[in-house]
Amino acid sequence: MPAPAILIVEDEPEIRRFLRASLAAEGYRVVEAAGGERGVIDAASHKPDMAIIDLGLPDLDGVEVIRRIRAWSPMPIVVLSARVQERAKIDALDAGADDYITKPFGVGELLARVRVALRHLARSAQGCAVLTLGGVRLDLTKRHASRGQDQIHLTPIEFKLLGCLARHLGLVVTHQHLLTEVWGPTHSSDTHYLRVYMRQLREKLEADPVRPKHLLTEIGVGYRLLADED
Amino acid sequence: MPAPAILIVEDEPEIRRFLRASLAAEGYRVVEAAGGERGVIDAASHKPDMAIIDLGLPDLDGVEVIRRIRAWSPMPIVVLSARVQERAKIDALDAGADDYITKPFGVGELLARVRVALRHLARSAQGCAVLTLGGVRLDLTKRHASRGQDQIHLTPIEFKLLGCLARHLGLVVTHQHLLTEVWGPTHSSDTHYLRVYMRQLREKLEADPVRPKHLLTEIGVGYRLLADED
DNA sequence: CCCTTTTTTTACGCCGTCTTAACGGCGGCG
DNA sequence: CGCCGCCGTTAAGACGGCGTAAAAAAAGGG
Repeated sequence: MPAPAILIVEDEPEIRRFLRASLAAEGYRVVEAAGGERGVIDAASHKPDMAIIDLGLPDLDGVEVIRRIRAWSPMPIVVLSARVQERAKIDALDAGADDYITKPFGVGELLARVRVALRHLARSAQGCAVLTLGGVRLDLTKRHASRGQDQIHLTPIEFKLLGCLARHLGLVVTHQHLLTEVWGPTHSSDTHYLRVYMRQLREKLEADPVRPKHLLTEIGVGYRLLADED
Repeated sequence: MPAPAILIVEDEPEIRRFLRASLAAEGYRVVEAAGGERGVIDAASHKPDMAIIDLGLPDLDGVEVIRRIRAWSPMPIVVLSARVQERAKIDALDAGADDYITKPFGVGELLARVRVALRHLARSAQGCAVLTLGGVRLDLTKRHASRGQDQIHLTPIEFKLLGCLARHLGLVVTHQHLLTEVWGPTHSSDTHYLRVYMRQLREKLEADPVRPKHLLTEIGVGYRLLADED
């Protein structure tokens, strides 16, 4: 799973840029659509992992956009809207939206609700979290790794590390981020833990542990996980 | 499926009655808990389909309630709160809540968000009742196990454990999940129970109990049940 | 009330995992 | 050239989780 792709359907350029910047800063890939018609098309063509949709669109009602996407896709949909009336919220949610945020909103809350949406996605699409590294098949949800028939045993910490890297596939994950995620904030500077475990993971996953092709070092910053291309 | 059961965790009796009435009017079954501790216990004992939790509880922080439930159950959790600060929302959502509604709220919106939560739930239900492990045939609904002609006797707790593992066939089930499901949330750290019963189950089900092929240990995490392939 | 089955409790030894420390290579920089 | 920071590599010891057995307590059934 590469970095999740999020579709933004929003007509006001200013808010669109703001959303794009906020999401991109978190490492998400972003697709933008300025109108409702465009949004439905982009949802179909780009196949994003989820969508953030403004209700107040000029060309096509937001609820209609939701219906058209829901007709063929169960992707998480978060609605943004200036309308605070209860009727609007109910209509949008019953049309198939998964969340409804009223403007003005905080970036932190938006990002938190995006994380919730992606969490739902991850659980409904079990097995979508399998990726291949060289000859190695890796299924994070099933906690299962194998090279052909032989299965590879990974310890709890090894799984946590791989999971953290896989959630930001292709992106650099800092030492501190990995350490706080796995060992807690108290060990956020014990980088030697990482050196030991990265070595072990390479031994188990890489064809040539000395010249890793998937578990890469970013000197002075952190590590990065690269999967095979299709 | 019968009418969905919803757990309400709310300390103020007035709001609690109001929620109960609103939900009951829609045909939902309702379970009430006046405090956080009580809420965690009722979540485990009544096994509701989802929970509505107030953050401002006197005895236990709402976020802590969420964490304890999330430790073993993926049930949808909707948070109600008077706190409008963004920090509170982010903390609750990241702790595992699926939605966050600020007071005062409209009944219509609450019900709409409940429908969203139940919609999510509906998409993650599965379970085949009869499965085979090696030479052993296992029927969870009939509570019946047999190896060829000889039938194998299993005790109530052994069935509960197997059922819990079978519902997540192929996936890891954590110690905590198994313990809260079978013994309740008060014994969520008595992992020695599991060791004893897994041993017994292996003795009864596995061809070679010392080298189990179906009832597998995930060290430091939990256990996993593997059925035969077709 | 007694016997059987089931559950809970306790104890112990083994083995995998984590932690910790030490050493060597590589590259940058003064 | 020598120092220093960062990383990889290895190995050994500490620690905790796990399996195993068996006895004590509780529950169930006649």
